[in-house]
Amino acid sequence: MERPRIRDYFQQDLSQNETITPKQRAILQASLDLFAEKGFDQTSTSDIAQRAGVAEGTVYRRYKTKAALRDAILAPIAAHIVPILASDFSEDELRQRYPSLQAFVTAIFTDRVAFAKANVKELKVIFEMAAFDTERREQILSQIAPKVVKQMGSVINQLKADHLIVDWPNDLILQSLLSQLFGYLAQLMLELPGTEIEREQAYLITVMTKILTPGEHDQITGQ
Amino acid sequence: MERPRIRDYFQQDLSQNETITPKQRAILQASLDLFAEKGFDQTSTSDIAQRAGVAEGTVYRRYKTKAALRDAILAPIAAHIVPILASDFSEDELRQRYPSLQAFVTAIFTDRVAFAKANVKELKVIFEMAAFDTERREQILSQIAPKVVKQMGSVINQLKADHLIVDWPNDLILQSLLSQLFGYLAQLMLELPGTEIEREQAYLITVMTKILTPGEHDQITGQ
DNA sequence: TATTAAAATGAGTTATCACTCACTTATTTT
DNA sequence: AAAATAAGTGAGTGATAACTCATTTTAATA
Repeated sequence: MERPRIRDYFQQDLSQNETITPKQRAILQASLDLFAEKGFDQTSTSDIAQRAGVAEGTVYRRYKTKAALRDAILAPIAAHIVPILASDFSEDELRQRYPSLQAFVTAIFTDRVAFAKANVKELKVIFEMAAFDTERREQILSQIAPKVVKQMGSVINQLKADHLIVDWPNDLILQSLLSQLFGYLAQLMLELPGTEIEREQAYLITVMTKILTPGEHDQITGQ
Repeated sequence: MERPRIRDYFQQDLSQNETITPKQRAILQASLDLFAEKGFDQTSTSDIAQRAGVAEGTVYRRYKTKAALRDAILAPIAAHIVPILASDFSEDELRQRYPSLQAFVTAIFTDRVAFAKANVKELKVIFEMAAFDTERREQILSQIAPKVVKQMGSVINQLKADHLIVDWPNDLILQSLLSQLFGYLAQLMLELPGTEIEREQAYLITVMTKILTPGEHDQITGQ
């Protein structure tokens, strides 16, 4: 069975959004670009109007506030990020699709990296919000985190049963995987100089596989 | 060895040029706290004055603009974070101090984590700036990155010569180490729920050691 | 204690920005 | 084509925030 490509989800969303006028789309695009370039607070609604080539009043036609405009941009991401992060793996499929640890890691991450690459700007806006909006951060996390832990947990447990993965607590495994993933994403978002993204990506899979491969020195140090 | 706090540095810095008054110190402290709590843009100068227990005019007595106030906080961070991140390891000490990979990882790591813990607020302010001020980000990076690459590189090369570390390009090794480090720091800064910091820390060293331990499957996949 | 200089004050100024609304232009319906 | 509805406009408004300055308070010095 073919899993739908992640990047397709999002493309759909922007275009299928009912009868959205060209000017309204221009406003969304300009907002996203500016929020990602300068940050939400540093972007004025007149900036947006100017970049989109519309009058300032037009910005407020569909979105009552500037915050509502930001949320309209984030909504499709929030809606899709959950199924993407916590893709549902049926127990049956596991053995067939992920006979080796490397196959598992590769499958998981090509998906997520593709999604991230297609939505770099949106992710920047999300991270900016998450950094200082404590309430919403906790709200979003409380929705996403349990699902990720549960879904990924079941895969990890399966691999553990087959002794294909290191025997560490699942939350610790997830943390190190996510650290590597976010480290890679940071490079994308910050456009750090001197990075060859393709090379990094291949490396990422190697490192993650290595982290997860069971071995002899896997006891956690410290008391 | 005790790691100093950045706060001490900037108080030092200030007391060098003339005596700093208690109120001016209160303003700096309040600014730092508020910038870390709410972000720079979301903090008004009247907020700062109120928190510091002074009149708003007093804020502008020493610092001509709000941006200058932020820079007065960032300057000592930028000035002192370099030698700390890129602590100089003398070639002689290397073999004695880091006879094993784990000794290296542990040393590097406890050092920097302790530093980070003592300066969480300052780090938050720096990261906010780094996120959207492209110019200054590149400026700071161009100063720090080469030093880190050079200093850490010499240690890594030493370990490579002794076959104590995996034979990957140094920049890729650093990337995975920094990813793990920053993943851990994110937990500190964002106060993510359900994390037992001590446990994470012990785990981190284990993971990093595992990543870096040379093995058989260390070829980087993909072309 | 008297004099002088620096520090602090807070009411006031200016500028910006999010947002509104009476009106015009475009599109759809009859 | 006329009427009705929706989309778009831009000058205008109130609020807020950065910043100023004439005056007062505190500290230093003679």
